[in-house]
Amino acid sequence: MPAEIRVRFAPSPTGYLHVGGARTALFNYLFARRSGGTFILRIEDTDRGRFQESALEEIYQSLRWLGLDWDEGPQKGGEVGPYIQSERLDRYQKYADQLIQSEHAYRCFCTPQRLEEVRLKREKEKQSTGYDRLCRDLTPAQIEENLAQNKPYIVRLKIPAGRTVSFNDLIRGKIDYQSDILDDLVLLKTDGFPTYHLANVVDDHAMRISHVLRGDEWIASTPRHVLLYEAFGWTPPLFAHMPVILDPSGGKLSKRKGAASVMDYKRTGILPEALFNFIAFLGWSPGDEREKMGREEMIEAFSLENISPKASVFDEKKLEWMNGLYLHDHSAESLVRDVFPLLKAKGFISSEANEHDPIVVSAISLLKDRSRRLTEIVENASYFFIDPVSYEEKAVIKYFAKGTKAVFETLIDKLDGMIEFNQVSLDKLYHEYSTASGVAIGELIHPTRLAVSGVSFGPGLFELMQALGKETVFRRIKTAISWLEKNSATLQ
RNA sequence: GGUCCCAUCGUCUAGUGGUUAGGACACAGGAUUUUCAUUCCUGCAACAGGGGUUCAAUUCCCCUUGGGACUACCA
Repeated sequence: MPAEIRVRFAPSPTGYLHVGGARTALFNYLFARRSGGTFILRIEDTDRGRFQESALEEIYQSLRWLGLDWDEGPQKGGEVGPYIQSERLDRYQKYADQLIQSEHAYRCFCTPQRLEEVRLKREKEKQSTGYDRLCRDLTPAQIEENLAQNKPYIVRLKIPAGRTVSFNDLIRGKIDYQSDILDDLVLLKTDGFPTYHLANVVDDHAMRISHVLRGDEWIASTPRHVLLYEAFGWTPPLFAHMPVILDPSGGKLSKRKGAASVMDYKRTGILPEALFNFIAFLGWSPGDEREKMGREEMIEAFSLENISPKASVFDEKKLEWMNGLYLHDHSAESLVRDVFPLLKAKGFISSEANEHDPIVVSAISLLKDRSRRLTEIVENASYFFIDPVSYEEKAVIKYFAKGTKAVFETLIDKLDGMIEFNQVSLDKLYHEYSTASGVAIGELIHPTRLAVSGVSFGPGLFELMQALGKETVFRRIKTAISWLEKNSATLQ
């Protein structure tokens, strides 16, 4: 184990941060925190064609939302910066030159057209594809001539022949590649920008990265990286490749099939600590039977050895279950900030209303324990703010009968006589009325709920009535009375 | 096509050379509850197949099958 643990998450700002990337970041974070190491964020924006400013913003936002704060990186600084590769271009150029000098790399003047032809020809001949190394043996004179003509060129690494290149993947064990099937990878592009491979190796070395924890799509590139380290005379870091996260049909997670980005989950009412917990358990487990684990507990328990090499499927049902657990832990007050804007967007709340309106807290507090997402709270919250405009059809059949009107009229009288309109006294009143009249308590409660909320399910009736207040309850029961009058013919 | 990776309930996973293969989600049933939800109980359900090695393999090895990644002047 290297003396100093330094890891990095190195996303490319070409799109939103998806959950796979988030989990890689998370494992880097946990590993760093567990070992007292340093977690670095580095932006790999060497593909200026696919760069998106908004993607960069979203990456920062997603990481922050999940609480994956980096120790060194953009917006934070650090002694081995800058941490954005486009701000480090001169270095890559310099190192490429160094490799040409030491004859570990060479200039390739082949045109994209020729490369394409080579590829097609090799494919047809069922050979392994790859560059045919035409420019590898150019004489100094030929190179001079091409340079003099200002021919565009790229820089390629000379892959040595007949070598077995191996590296030890921390979660898969030893992996071997024969160097003969590796092609001479591009280090520097025509535009002077480095490829991922060069920039990555140069920066990991410059930033003294001890462990590279990245997605397993990089496994096949790793032997080339090892050779690159060798060409520079550097010791490679330790590697660990994370398995992919799949959607339930076994394919890649995508926006089309549902949520894929971290922000999608935020938008659909998932709590950051729930996503954090859930994602960590995709490919990792503490080795015992714990499922719900907070950040600190997870840091305590984390180890690379417990990461499975197997791809896992993202099960949203389980995420929702877990989110429900975290929702339960939260106080209503702590959820107001996130829920209030959603209530406003639904039109339940007028624009001048403020977050501290007690009905908002009441609604959240009564709904959160029966919801799995913040959005579910909001979907069921309408009657806290707006009188029901209709009654749930099935519930009408079940709970509104010919005699209901009379019951409501009596109730109204009794309610009116109440000194304190709260949960306890309401409970008492209903039970006393039930006993006195011989009407089953359910025959009182269910119709009242329907009158007051418009639906047959929800929080306990008396807490709901207290939250709504006497005035609103009265108004709604009266509305129900006239509705019953009007529709008496259809009632059983 | 080539190279590499992977394989325990539908899903996330624990686990061991000898276990009734454990837990969780989901699903089904039941109990509690004024409804819904929660909670509790019960049930359903897995070692991909074939060869080895071994007294004994789900576990170790090989093959097959299936899935995936890479095979760009993208990362």
